[in-house]
Amino acid sequence: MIDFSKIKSIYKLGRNLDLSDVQVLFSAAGKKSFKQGDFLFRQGSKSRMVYLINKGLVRTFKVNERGEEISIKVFSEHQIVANVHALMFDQESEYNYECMEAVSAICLDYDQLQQIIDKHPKLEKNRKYILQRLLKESFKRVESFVLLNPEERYLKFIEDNPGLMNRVPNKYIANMLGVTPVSLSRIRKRIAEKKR
Amino acid sequence: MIDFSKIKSIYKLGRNLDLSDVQVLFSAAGKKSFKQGDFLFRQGSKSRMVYLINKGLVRTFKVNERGEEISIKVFSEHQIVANVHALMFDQESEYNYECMEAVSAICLDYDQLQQIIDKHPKLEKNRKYILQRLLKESFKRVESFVLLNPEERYLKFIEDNPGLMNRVPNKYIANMLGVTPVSLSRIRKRIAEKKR
DNA sequence: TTTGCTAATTATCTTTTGTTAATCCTTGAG
DNA sequence: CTCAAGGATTAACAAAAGATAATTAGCAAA
Repeated sequence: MIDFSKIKSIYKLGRNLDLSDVQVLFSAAGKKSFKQGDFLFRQGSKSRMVYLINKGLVRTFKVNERGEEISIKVFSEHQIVANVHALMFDQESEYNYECMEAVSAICLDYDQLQQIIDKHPKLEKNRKYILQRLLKESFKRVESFVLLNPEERYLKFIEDNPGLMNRVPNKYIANMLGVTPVSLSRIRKRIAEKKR
Repeated sequence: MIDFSKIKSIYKLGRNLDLSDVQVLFSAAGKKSFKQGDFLFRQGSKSRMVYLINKGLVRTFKVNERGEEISIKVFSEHQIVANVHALMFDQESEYNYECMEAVSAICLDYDQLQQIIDKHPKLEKNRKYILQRLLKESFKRVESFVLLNPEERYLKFIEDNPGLMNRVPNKYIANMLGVTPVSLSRIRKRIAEKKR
C-alpha cells in the first residue's frame, strides 16, 4: 500500500520538488515512530540520521552545571530534525533531542541522502534552500535578543509560532526566550492586564 | 608588481586552498579602500558584492523606531563581509554596514564568484565550509543568550574576541550583548571589583 | 474521589537592568 | 593650549528579573 503521509512529507521538504525527486527520496526513506520521552539523539551522539517530523514535537535541550535542563528549541510538524553538530560541524551532539509528544517521522541517513543529491543535482538547490532557511531563522533569533526585550520577544514568539502555545510548556518557552519560567509568568500577567 | 596582501587574504579565505585556486580567485578579485564612516552597504541595498577585510573594522547596525543605531555585529581582519539578505535571502539589506576604521578589502562579485566555483568544483567545498562557520557562529550566539546572563556573555565575548576590546566602543559591544551601554558599564565595574 | 506529581502562579526579597541626566575623560580640530 | 564632541562612567530612581519558597491548578493513576 502506498504510504501517502510519507509522500506528503517529502513534498513539503522543500520547494520545486517534482515527482521524480519525490520518488527517489521516497524509496530511500524509512518511517520511524517514537514515544513521548524517547530521544532522537542524545548529547554525545554522532548519528547522521535526518528526521522529518510528520506528527509530534521534539525539543532540544542542554543540561547546565546545576543539572537543570535548558531548552534551546522546539521542532514541530514538517520540520527537519538533524544532529547539527554531527552533520554540520563533525562533532558530537551538544544537545539532547527529546520527544515531547509521540512522534512519527520520515528518516533518512544523511550520507545516503548526500549520494542521492550527488546523483540528482537538482536536489542540491533544495539542500541549499534548507540551509538558507536554517541560517535565516538563526539570524532572526539573534536579532530578537539584540533588539527586543523579554516581553517583546514573547509576543513575537507567539506571533511566529501560534500553533505551539498550547502544546509547549511555558517553562520551555521561557528557556528559549532567555528568561526564567517565573519571569515569563509575570510577563504573561502584565500582557493580560494591558489587554484589559 | 605582485600584490602579496591580496594573495595572503585569499589564502586565509578558507582551508585547503591550493595555488591554482588562489590564482583563479586572484585574477577575478579587486581591491577596494574605504574611509572611516563609509558604508559597504546601506539598508535597502541589493548589492551582491563580497568583501574580504584586509585591514579595518566594519559594523552592521539597524536603526530602531526611536532613531537609535543598534549594532548587531562587528567584522574584523580576514573576515568575509557580505550582504546576507541579498545573497542568502534575495532581499534588500536590513542592515547598514559601516566602516568603523579605514578599511582595505578584497572585493569580488558574488555571481562572478559563483561562476568560478562552478568551473572549479573544488572550491564548492570551501564555500560550504564558510557557510557552516557562519551557521555555527550564529548558533553559538543564540546559545549564549539562552544559557548565559549578561555578565557571562560579556566575559565570553572578551574571551572570544580579545582583539576587539580596544578597538570597538563599549556601546556597540553592549548592543551586541543585548544590554544598554549603561548596564555594560556597571557590569565591567562589578567584574573589576571581583578581580580585586 | 482521592492521591500524587508537575507545571504555573504568586509572594517576598534581592539583584540587576532600564532610563534619564549629570559628570568625567579622551581626543582631535582649530 | 583651548574648546568641542562623543564615549564612558556615575548617580538616582523606577521597572524588571532572578532566586527561593509557598500556593494553586491541572491531570492522570490508583
